[in-house]
Amino acid sequence: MLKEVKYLKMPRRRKDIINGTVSSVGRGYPHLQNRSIVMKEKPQQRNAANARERARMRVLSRAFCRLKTTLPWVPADTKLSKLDTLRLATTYIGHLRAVLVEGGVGRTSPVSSHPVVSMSWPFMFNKSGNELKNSSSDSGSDSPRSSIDQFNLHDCLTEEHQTPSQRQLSDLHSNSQDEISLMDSNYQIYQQQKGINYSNISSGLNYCGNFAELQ
DNA sequence: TAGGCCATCTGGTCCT
DNA sequence: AGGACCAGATGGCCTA
Repeated sequence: MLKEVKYLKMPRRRKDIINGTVSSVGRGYPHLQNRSIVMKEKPQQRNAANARERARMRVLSRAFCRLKTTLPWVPADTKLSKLDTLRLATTYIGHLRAVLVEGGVGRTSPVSSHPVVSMSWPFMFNKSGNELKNSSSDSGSDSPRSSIDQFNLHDCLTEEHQTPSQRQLSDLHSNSQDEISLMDSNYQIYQQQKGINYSNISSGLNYCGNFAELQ
């Protein structure tokens, strides 16, 4: 999130309009380098189109941001690229589908349904600290750049990597609770630890109704 | 310093 | 005609 704020404040390339022409130097028009072009559009029209494009891309970025915060287990200030967000959302959907089709953890464990890959669902815990991590608590300097740096649930459920709260979750897991309930419980513990209130799995499933808000 | 990620600008294309 | 959408290109920032 901090990164996104920085980007908003970051100075971007400015338009070089000299005597009604546009310098193409430094922009994406190598075929127009070292010469000026006469604008087909009036500057006012071009500026308006640019503004619309910026607004459109902001909507797209907000949609990515909302998608990221909709994913349970992903703190809102986690640094995820757009590509990572799409990958996580995709694997999360696949995970939910597997849970629905196969009927919960009693018949399909996270281990079997989720091969240990760097960008798989669920993921949550940071490898370095072996504990639940919120990048807002580390001043943003040492937060993982992306989920690539993080464990998935399978990693978390192995004894050697467990914090007390994770062992508690492991107990829940061994009791063959429904997987969604397990993850909800895990997430509630995380919320209690951090004093925050992110959406849980169940509410995450409601994100479809939020697309209208993206505008 | 290289590579990744992002915002921005721009012209082309499609749609209303 | 005007707006939405898209892809290519570029520079800035950040991290390993």
